[in-house]
Amino acid sequence: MARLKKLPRSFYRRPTLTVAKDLLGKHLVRKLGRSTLIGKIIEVEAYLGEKDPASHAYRGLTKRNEVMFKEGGHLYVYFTYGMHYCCNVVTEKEGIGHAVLLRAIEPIEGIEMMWKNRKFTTNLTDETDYRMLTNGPAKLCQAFGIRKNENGINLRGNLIFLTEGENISRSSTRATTRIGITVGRELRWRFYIKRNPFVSRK
DNA sequence: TAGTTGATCGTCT
DNA sequence: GACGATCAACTAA
Repeated sequence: MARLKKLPRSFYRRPTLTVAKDLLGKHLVRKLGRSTLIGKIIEVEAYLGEKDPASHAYRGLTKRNEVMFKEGGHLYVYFTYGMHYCCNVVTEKEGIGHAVLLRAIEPIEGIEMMWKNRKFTTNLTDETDYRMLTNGPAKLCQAFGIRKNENGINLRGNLIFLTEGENISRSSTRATTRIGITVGRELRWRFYIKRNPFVSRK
């Protein structure tokens, strides 16, 4: 049952790039009404606050990014493009605006509910490309029912938390440049599990 | 397979 | 007033 153990506070209070790599393979657990949704983290991106021109926290504390400056182990949810939410795991100690964006997840439990949350109207068949469920940051937020309400949630609580999941060796992961940003393009702060079909892009 | 675009609104300039 | 840590639908080839 060790795999079900919640990650300790100390896990999040380490250097952000280390936490980002270690997040791969961990399980994201979301309690939603009577359902429990679980997914394995496949792909992440690190955003290093003041050191990182692409980070929301690059220019310091604002009302929007205040959760990023909390103590490691909180959830930072932001709204973008007028219609999408993305969620981040806050790292480091209080006062440091670092976070790790969750970009892709492999569904493990509660898959029916995830399809419902994604508002899929068409019938699911054997032909359905099941990867579209959670292979992007806004998709996984929608599937897990994470929205503005969940911004600032403590990951040591019982609503949303992370568990040990699977051990992923460093040799089976890969570091590349981040997706969808214009500044800080050259930094290789995106990490994913090699050969996993849920990786959002090549 | 690659490239383009519309949707839609909170946040910061 | 402009734009974005996105997605899905569409077009062209």
